[in-house]
Amino acid sequence: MPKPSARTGRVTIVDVAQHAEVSTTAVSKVVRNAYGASPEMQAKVRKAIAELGYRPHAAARGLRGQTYSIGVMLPNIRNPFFADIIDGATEVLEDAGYQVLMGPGCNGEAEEARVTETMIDHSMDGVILIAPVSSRQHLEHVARSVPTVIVGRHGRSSSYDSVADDDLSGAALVVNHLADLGHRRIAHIEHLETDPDHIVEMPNAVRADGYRQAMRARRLDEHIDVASTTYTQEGGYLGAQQLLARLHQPTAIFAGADIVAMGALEAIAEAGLTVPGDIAVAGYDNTMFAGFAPVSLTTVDQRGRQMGSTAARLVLDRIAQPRRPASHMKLAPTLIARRTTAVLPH
Amino acid sequence: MPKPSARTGRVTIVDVAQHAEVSTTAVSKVVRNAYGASPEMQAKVRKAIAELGYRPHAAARGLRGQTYSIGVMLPNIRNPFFADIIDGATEVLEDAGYQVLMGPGCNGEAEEARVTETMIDHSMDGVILIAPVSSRQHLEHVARSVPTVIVGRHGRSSSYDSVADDDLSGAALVVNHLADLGHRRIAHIEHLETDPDHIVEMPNAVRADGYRQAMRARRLDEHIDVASTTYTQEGGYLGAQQLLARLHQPTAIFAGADIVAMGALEAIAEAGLTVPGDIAVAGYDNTMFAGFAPVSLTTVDQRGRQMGSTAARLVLDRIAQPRRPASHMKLAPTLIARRTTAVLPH
DNA sequence: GTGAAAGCGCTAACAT
DNA sequence: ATGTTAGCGCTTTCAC
Repeated sequence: MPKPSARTGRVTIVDVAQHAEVSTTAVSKVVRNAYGASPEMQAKVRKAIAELGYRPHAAARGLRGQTYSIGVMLPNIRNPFFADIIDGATEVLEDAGYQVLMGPGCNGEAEEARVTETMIDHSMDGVILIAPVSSRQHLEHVARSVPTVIVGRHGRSSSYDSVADDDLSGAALVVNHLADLGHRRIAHIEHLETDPDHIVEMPNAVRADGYRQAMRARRLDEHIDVASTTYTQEGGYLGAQQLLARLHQPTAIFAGADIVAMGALEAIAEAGLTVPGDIAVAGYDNTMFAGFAPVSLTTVDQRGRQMGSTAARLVLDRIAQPRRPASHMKLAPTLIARRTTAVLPH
Repeated sequence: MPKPSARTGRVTIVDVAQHAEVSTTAVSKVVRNAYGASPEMQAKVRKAIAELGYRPHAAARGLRGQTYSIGVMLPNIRNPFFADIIDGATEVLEDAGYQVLMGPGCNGEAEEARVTETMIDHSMDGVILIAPVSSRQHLEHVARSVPTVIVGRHGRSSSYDSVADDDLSGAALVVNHLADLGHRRIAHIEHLETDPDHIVEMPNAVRADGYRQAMRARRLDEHIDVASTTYTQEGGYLGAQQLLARLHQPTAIFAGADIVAMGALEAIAEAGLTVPGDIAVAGYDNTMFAGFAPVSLTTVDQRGRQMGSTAARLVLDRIAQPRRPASHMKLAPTLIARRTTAVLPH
């Protein structure tokens, strides 16, 4: 007959200890698989835990030791690419016995700061920050309080680990694909970046750079043509409008993200042009909707799942060895060719 | 010169108290805006807090009082409709001084249980569960431990509040829209449901029911035609294949969710039919991609933002008054007519 | 290998 | 209005 502590109704370590007729220390050790508990002890305690339905209270744990939970921050719930990262990370973390909690989508440094602080306040054992826009300074501040992994950003720091897509190669994949199809006037829609840190570190900036490099490598220097807007549907719409108004209209548009490509397709349709007959379009991210039949968008796959699982392993690693040197992973993307860049049967 | 407590490096309430030369109780009261602190006291304490950069430790708070944080569980990060709910909820909660943490997307009762337990273990002051599939029993168990609001499910319970879309009307909006366009053979793709609780409570079941009722109301009883699959892209694909193989092919398909409609469009394209010329298609949820130019899917908008903000207000309400009677809100959906059901210029 | 006791940061109950 | 104290549930010394 379970007799949980009166106040909250929650079964505590004390209840388990009494039920199993051992000390609370013993219970704590068994729960944590710590050294110093004989097999009989383990059996007794586990039996009591099962009978009472005991669960460790994460908040209480956080006051002394670990909470066995990891916080994941993501910039935008709407981008399904991030969901892949989450899936990959969650799988590894839960298998390792960690709980996962996510911050609500946030855009802007202020919101990111709030979310990271929330995670620290909840005594998370580690945090995974996906595509953060905060300053390096803030990221390093976070990394000083808690093991931190940054996903999808190129800056390297000795205080945190990172996992990023090789956006430079990814952009080249697109340019080469389009050039191989015979396109020469290949334009790009980029997310305008002014912050000097971001120009070096953010994926969008690296993609734009990769576009330029690849164009030059294909001797298409003179056809380099970039519209600077934002990585949003509207940004794609406006960017494509700009490009279509050029004296020499491009025959292909490389949008820096799938969502940008969706806006571009809208502008192209409004202009009465067909895809890929009049103009080819490619995106980046291989988001879910890129594969939908009416969309069928050529894009670049970043292996989000793998990015997530890698990030999870890195954060667990660093929890185990807080002072090991930082490691920075770069994952190779692949091209997914679909109808928006197909050679049309004429 | 701040002198944070040695061990963790974190500024604690004790540091603030010493710096301001008051008791820790005083600091606690000021932080919580509790009764019993003179204006001068408040000023002194706030000054010290600002100077030291103090932040309350949520985990420690959880051991005694409130953590000022709310957990939000959502079934699937990929469905952008849920993002609207989150936005609505987060805005209200953060304005009220609450932190928001979300569980990672989960499908299935086991994962939902894990997420809800995690939230309880972290001493969340309340939880918002979006479209849970767990048994009533589990939901009531959760509601017994923590103030709970269920979003997007029709069952009413005295132990938790709820906010739901009026799926019955939503389905009728679609059927009437299609019937008004002249369609008679309007078929439906539903998510097969066998659990008796779910048949009454889940939105998909209510939509299927609404479809049948609306068809009867329009005297189209004999044209009622349902394919039972799942609410996934693949389910839509298979469902549409079934429907297209009928002796009397439908002229319109009402898919129970936008993602289902995407699968249906794929099957229709493969069959060499055009939309809306040969067959009209409508979805439900007004997800982001429904509005994309190449998709342009007619659908039903559930006012996700409003659902979220309502849920947030309900949970705050219940935290303030734990024993007030449960309230159950139902929000009216609206039809968004787009190209997939348009009357074609012939 | 085992347990007693201190204490993490905070709040509630109880003085004053 | 203010301060003192006990204790939330757990982990971590440090005895034995």
